[in-house]
Amino acid sequence: MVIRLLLADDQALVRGALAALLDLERDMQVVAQVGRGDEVLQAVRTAAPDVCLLDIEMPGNDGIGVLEQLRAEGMPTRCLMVTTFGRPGYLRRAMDAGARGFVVKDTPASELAEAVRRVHAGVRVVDPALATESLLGGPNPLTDREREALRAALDGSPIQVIAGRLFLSPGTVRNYLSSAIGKTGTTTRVEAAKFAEDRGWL
Amino acid sequence: MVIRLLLADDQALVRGALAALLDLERDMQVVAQVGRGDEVLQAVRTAAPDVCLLDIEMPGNDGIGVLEQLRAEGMPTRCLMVTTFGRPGYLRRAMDAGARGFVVKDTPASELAEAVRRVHAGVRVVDPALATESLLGGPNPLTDREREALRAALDGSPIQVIAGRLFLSPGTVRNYLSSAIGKTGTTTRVEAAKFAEDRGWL
DNA sequence: CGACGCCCATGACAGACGTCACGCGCCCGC
DNA sequence: GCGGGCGCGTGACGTCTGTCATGGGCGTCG
Repeated sequence: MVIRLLLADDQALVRGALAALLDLERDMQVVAQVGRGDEVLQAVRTAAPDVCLLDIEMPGNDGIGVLEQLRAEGMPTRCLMVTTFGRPGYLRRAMDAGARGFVVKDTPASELAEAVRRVHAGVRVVDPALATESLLGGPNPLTDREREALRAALDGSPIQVIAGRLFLSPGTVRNYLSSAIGKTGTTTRVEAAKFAEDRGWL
Repeated sequence: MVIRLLLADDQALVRGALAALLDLERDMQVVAQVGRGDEVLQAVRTAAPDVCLLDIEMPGNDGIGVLEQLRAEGMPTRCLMVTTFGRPGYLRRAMDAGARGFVVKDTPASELAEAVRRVHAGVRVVDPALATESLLGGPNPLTDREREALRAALDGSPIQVIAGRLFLSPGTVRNYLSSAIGKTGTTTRVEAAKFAEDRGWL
């Protein structure tokens, strides 16, 4: 019995290459590929994959959102998250959202198929280096509003613009950002935003 | 006669997947893989590939720097640049540095092998959408110093820190950044830096 | 209930930031 | 030679930011 796979990654070249890699395995078959988060649900419905490989950073809907969507719809698919680099904060959020495994794009290609098999067998798979980093880094200390403010501050917009996007007073935004700057040990809102993003806190 | 390939990409999973994809082609063989820019030269020497696939964003040395290095050493290898997304500014710099082709990671996987064959045959390969975008976007209007300042401003550091990194007076840095903000039509240094980065001006 | 944390806001203040004008030196092209 | 662009710097100006104190409203937990 082959394992039916769905691949979700926004870069077509990477997606296709992963498909080639996994199709080489005798016990696997890629039955669907999508390039946007908001196309996953539909694809899962029609292709009925056993395991989904989800990139976390995708247009349309990020991997975490897709996970929640799939769970809300009661789909039996098991999901293995694939993401670029560390971002330990994503690990917890992905696991909380129902992910069955978590690997980074730095892992050797030869281990991916094995991770897929483990997830398919119901075993939870977590990149060990990432897991320790996650425990070491501690939990996300930011409040919801602070996270929103940081997300809006990532591109370097002036506070007034950020306030407009969040429908808040500029003073309030400054307070949130100031608090976030304090919690991250940085000195400007952009540094704080980058810091938080690196840890997957956003 | 098979085409001997070298792959350079910092993400092991992507690298391995691309290797799997290209090894499927009867007329190709991946003879070397590296994960850092500064390992390419050595690998080219020992493996003598016909064509190199170089990611532009890599630790150690970026793809453009690698190109210059290879040309300075007189290596006969032909290089096909692979990069994430638009960044039209990279196109010109890569071509000037001796690249024989340029594809983005959004192109379908099925076209990659053909691009490699074309490059190997001595034909220049450029993603057409990217080429028009490059012509439309016009040339890079920034001076060298402005580019340095923007690069140092990308992470949101205070001007004083940037000035320290560049061994310049804070006032001078402010002038460069102000000039760059004007040229990019933005309102803060971080916005200007992002804007320039998106266009591959850095 | 009272304490606490989060949300939202205001006001004040020092320092950082972006703009502008101006200066000097250098090199390159006309 | 001489203008003009670039590198580098200074000074001044007004605005934006980050910090802090303070307030009220709300939900939660002991």
